[in-house]
Amino acid sequence: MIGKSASGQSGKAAPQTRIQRAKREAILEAGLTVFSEAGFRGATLDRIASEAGLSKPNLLYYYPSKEAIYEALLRGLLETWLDPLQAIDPMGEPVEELLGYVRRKLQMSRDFPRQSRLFANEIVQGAPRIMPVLEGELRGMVDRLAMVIEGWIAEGRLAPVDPRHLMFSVWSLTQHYADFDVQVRAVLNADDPYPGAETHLELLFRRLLTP
Amino acid sequence: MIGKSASGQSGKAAPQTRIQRAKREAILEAGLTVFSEAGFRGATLDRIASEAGLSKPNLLYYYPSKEAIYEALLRGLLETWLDPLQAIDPMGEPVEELLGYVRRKLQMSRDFPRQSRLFANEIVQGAPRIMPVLEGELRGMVDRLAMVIEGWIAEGRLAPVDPRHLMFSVWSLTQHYADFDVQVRAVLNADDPYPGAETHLELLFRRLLTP
DNA sequence: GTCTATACACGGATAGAC
DNA sequence: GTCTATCCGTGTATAGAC
Repeated sequence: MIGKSASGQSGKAAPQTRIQRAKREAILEAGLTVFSEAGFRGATLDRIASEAGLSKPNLLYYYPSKEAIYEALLRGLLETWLDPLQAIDPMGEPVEELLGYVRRKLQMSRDFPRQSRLFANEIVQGAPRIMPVLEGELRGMVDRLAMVIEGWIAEGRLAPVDPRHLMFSVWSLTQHYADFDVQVRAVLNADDPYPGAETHLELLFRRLLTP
Repeated sequence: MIGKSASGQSGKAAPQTRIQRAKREAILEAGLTVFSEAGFRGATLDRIASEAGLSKPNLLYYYPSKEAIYEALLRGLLETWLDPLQAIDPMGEPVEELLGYVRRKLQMSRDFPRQSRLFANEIVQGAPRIMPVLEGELRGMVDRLAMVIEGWIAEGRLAPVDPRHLMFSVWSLTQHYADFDVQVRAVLNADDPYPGAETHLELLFRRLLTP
């Protein structure tokens, strides 16, 4: 299970030299690549090890199991992932605050597509490991934001929308460009879909949200 | 590879009794369930066989390999999947035609969530088997539709939008409710997200598309 | 056509030398 | 800490009896 302890370091608080930290980092980096491409079951320790430049047993010296690497990745993911949501300012101008959120989220798809796909893989397959976080932290954050949005609507500073479905729209539209990347590129027959995407999403949300 | 031959029956044109058809059908049905939940590698013949009420060797009598079942499913998927796109009428009223497409697509997410997730799994992991279809048929259909949409915009019957990114928006918004189902339910803490989704998407696209 | 038994490869994890 | 060798479970696929 995920999200129970704050530090991901197994509690032992071992001294941790720089070189150890570096190798653990390399493993997570490799794991991110492999897990995001193949999903949990599709990934192999062989590939992760070779990608990280380590032998398989050596990799298992740093992380005790495949599961452990995967869970460490999910844990790390959640912080950066939920961050942009926190950055929405209830005191700001509603439409601009939400558009800023959309922009940050789209940028994350461009800059961290592997993280997005890792998350997508986990959810599509039923979120076997990350479900508690969805029902706990995520729902809590969305509930809080929903109240803010409803306040904005009541004040007439935002067009009336269902706040939670609005969130789903932001997530799906932005993450689509990372998760369905190959399809997007195949259809567009172009290299970088993001300039077009940014313009399109700005237009879409401005039209939806402007009172 | 997918989409080369029209019939999925391996060319032998064997007589095919009703009972054989029924078993092949049961296998595909079971395969859809298992592959959509676990992805290609995560699925096992054991689970598919037991789900279909067959022994494993018996299953392999009807389909020669795991790959064969998977490819048969992808092939079958594409027809129903691209169908709603074909149903858009260039002679109809633009906003209503596109809203109809959105509605049909959302209904497919509700009625065939396993198909949606099967497709999502395939694409997220780089579309190793279905890429040719994306670059061929899908791109072709989107290109044709894009011209229709551009015509509508030129006539002032539709607000100016990038036609291809509009398609991405329809796909991501509607399929999100099938693919990220567990997340949607976790956040909403409710059972059936679809009534809310339909209202929301109708509002969203009407606002976006009305000139 | 359908079963039991089994071959065989792959992958996660461990043992133990260095 | 890092390696080589290896164990062993799981999973695809086949052999061969019925």
